[in-house]
Amino acid sequence: MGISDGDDAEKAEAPIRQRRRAGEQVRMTDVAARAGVSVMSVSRAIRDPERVSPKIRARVEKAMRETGYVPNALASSLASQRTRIIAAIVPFINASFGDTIRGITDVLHPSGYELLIGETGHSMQVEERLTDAFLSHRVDGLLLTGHSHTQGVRERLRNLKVPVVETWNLTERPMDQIVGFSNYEAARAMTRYLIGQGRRHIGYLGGITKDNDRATDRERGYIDEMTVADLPCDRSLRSYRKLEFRHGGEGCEELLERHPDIDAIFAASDMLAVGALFRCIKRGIAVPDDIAIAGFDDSDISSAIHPALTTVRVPRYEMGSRAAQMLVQRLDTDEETYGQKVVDLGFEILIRDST
Amino acid sequence: MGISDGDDAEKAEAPIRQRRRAGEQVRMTDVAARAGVSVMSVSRAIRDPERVSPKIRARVEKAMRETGYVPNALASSLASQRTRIIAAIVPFINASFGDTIRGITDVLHPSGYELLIGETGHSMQVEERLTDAFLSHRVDGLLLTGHSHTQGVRERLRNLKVPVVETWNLTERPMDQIVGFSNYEAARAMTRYLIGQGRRHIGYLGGITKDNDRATDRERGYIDEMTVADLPCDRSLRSYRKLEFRHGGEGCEELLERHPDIDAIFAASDMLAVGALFRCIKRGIAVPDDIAIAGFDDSDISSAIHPALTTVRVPRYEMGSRAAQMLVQRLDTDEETYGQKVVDLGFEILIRDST
DNA sequence: TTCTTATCTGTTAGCGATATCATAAGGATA
DNA sequence: TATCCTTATGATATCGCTAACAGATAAGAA
Repeated sequence: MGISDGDDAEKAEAPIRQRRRAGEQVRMTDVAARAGVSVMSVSRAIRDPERVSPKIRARVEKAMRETGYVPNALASSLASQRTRIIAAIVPFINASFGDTIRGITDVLHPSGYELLIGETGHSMQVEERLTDAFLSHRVDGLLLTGHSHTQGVRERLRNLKVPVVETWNLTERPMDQIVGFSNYEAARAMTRYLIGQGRRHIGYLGGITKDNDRATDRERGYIDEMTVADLPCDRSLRSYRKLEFRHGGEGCEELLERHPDIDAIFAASDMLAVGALFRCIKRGIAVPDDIAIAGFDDSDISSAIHPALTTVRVPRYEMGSRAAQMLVQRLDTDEETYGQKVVDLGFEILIRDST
Repeated sequence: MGISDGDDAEKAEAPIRQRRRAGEQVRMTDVAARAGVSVMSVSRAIRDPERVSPKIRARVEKAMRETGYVPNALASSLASQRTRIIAAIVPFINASFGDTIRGITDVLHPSGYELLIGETGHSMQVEERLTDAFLSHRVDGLLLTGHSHTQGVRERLRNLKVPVVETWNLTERPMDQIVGFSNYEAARAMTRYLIGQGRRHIGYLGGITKDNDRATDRERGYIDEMTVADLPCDRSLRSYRKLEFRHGGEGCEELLERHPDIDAIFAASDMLAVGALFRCIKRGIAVPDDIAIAGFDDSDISSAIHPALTTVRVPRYEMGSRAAQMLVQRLDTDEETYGQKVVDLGFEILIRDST
């Protein structure tokens, strides 16, 4: 007793092909039959209830409930040429990008879009793989982190004309649109502040710069500002680490070993800063008296610790929500009228007790 | 010069319907035409290269490269009745669940599956909305956090027969399969340990229990163990907070105010524990001499701080990878042979300096 | 050489929705 | 009552791909 109900008679002639059908999946046709209307009426009743009469609407709703109908988004997308799915690619799924993702979904969900998330682990190669996968799924738009991408990614996105919004940094020549803040200027500003405080031997503790334009720009900011102030900032004053507490401590040790006379550490991430700060405390180094420590990101912990961490507040949530808004606006309005190509959301230096 | 190449003549008769086609999307038909083979050969060359002759494979690959073909996963999924997409629903996108998600993708990607992530913000209502959306996209499997779900979710998943693996907790009657650890037993074990250390006035600092079986079970574990030891654990000894550092400090204050004689705090999250610990230090309360503090999760920071935090190590990554493995195994083997319904990955009490 | 059997390749009919056009049903106007 | 317009509903042809089957080709056995 296979799966052979639900069809009329009159097929005695040649039922040659018999194709498997998923379980007992209820289709729109079934709902239509039950409601005694055409499939188009069901389709309309679902997508745009205003366009069908109340009578039909009621019958369709009843039929849907009775059959437990679950619309098939695949079929819908294939026919309509839009998936109502946006993909976001982030380097890491952590609290920081979690905020950005929240900003994205808070905008996307009310607009009826779903979010597909990809994690690169800071590898452009992985980013390319993810991009391909997402494009294959015909996402309506793409949110990327940063502005450095492989040639392959650039080409494919250009060819397929998928709207793209880059985030978490700025550049004058975005692939399409970009919304973020200047990592470079923020790093310069913080370095300038430390110098203004009278610090002269400032070490830099940053993320690994490979495949990471944010880390690169922050380091550039530090170097340029130090150079302008005619202070040393050679390679020995810089340590690159993965963004975890543990490595903050190790990086701190490394800098102290190479430069015992260091009087400040600018960490381009709060994780590293906090790790370094704890290590200093453990070693009996007074913060900020002996060494000033500044972070970057204003993550949750930076204000909870003692001494509270001086850091850079960045618009984590807003970058997500704004980027999503820009995308939705372009997708939901017919015209290709999009506003600025580059949106600068700014940053803020938060001076607390560690400097 | 529209989109009119690639078709033969002989259609002079009645080209009535002219339907919009996405941009200049290259279809498999186009690749096939260019390679001089049938679409099925292209399809096979892509999905299962072994099944076509090297000659055809080469020609197809060349044609794909030349046309910049990007397979349409929607059409493929619709036709094949499988999407090769797994959805995971987590309460929050943070470092903790980030580890679990990493475990999931590390298994999924090599097997050719993509991951769709949903965030509930600890709301079962949102979980239901997400489930509907994912089901609509016909995901091949679903990974849920915890074992408490709305009736609606249970019904729909049962009806649609989608493989489901719950995680991050245990229950004897999972919806389908479950892999995790016993939050209840872990909390009991930690409470027992604190009591064994001679602590008598143990406060509990936990997550908000609404819609959260993990938080509920941890609290139960604390209460049951305290009760067995005949120690007080009434409502005034318990504080519920969102899992952020800040709230750990506030919860700590609350407990201290109500019970100045408290000699230990069991925080059911490292965030709360660290927040409480910092607050104690700031107020000059010695940890662990005056008050012992224990956490839960073994998050990164717990070993970086001073004093290092006693906590419960939970298999964050493994829960993800194992759950994904179970799903993939069921999906990729024809038979419905799945192993255990309940997989206990255990936990570990890590005794450090804060107790 | 002829007949099997195994291996490749091609043809065709859906998968479950939506876009488009056609038709029917009312309402307003003359 | 007839005519025109607006609005609601229905019929049908895709969307781009894969399953199922058929046909062709090659290789081995008799």
